[in-house]
Amino acid sequence: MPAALTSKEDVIKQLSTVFRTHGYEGSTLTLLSEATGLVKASLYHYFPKGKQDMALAVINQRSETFRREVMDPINPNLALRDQFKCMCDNLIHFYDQGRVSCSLEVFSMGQAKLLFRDYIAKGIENWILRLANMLKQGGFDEQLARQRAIDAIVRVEGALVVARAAGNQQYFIDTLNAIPDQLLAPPDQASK
Amino acid sequence: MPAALTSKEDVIKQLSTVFRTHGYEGSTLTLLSEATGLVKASLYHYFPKGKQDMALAVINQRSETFRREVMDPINPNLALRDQFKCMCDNLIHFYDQGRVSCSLEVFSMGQAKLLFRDYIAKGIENWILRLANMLKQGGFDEQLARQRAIDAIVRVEGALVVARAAGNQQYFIDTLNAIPDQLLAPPDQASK
DNA sequence: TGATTATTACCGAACAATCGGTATAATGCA
DNA sequence: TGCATTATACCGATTGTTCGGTAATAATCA
Repeated sequence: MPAALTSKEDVIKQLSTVFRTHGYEGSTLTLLSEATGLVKASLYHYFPKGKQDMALAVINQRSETFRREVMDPINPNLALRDQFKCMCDNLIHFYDQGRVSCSLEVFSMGQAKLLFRDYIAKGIENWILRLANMLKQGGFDEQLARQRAIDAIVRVEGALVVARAAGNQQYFIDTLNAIPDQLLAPPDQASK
Repeated sequence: MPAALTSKEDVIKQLSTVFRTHGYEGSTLTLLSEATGLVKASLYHYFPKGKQDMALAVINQRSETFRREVMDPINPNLALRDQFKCMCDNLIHFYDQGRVSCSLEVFSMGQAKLLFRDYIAKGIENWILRLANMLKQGGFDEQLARQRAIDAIVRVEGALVVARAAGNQQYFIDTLNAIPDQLLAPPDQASK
């Protein structure tokens, strides 16, 4: 067989950028074709079910990249604060300094929501669980750990939206740099 | 003329729901027509430039509704915490308990971003300024006020995304209920 | 080794359906 | 009547998708 001009992994990465920039419905095959350098028929060779398959491939690749480039490199022997610092640095890179949106955001809208609901929900819940686990390991009780984990992820997703809407990536970077301290703030004594 | 079955304001409200659920590109004229009960020709009678006009009307109506139903009802004589509590309650209603997304999120993606960039950016910055102003009024210094305002808005937008992605509105409601205390937390002494 | 056969990567052209948008005549109220 | 509204029919362009086919490599076998 002829050697592939671009690895499938790279093709998916380019698709990912288009989907995360234009959304599922906004990503036309023309756009996807231009981004990959593959003509429409060629895309159907790699993704027989078309757009739906492409989106699914993106979801899976993002999930794997998230694990490999964001969570796995965290050294569990470091102080917890340094672990969180590492995660946030990795996240800033994972989201291209806030230039491109999160696939979990993009694929939970419109038609895509119907198609990929389960994958997206699992992706979010998994992230929450992993982060909450780090906090529990650090001595936080179960409930507070989960609460803080959700809060941090809410911030990440919100920072992406605000940065994009305001047209200023600094909102994203500043928000992420503040996350480690917020995760580790002493529990509120006077919590009503 | 035949009495309008629905006021223009109501029509825009229905358009708003479609756009915020399906995104700009995902909102086809068929969908918009079904939601309003108006046939395409009628939509073009009210919105001569078509989809673009409809989206702009939605942006303006949301901005006005935000002012009228979220910010204006806040009684400036109340304690600051109660003012924030009021704002968050209003926000929960403004976003239908987290069922529908924020127009600032939706219209900052894909093709819509090119069309409405300025309106969206202004919308976000305006919100930040108004909230920061409330905090300054409450004795926070300029920089911290702005920082906290951004943080709160990041949370609101993030909570909408996470709730939608996880398919659980409770994430939105819980996050919003936690905002007043976070806005008013004592400044971090040991901030490096 | 060299010829043959699969297997695979990729593409041109066309498909029906739907897209956003328009023209025009009919409708119904003032 | 005059005018705002809607119904119907239609437009060209683009949508996602399919099919038939080409060319290059790998595997097989003589």
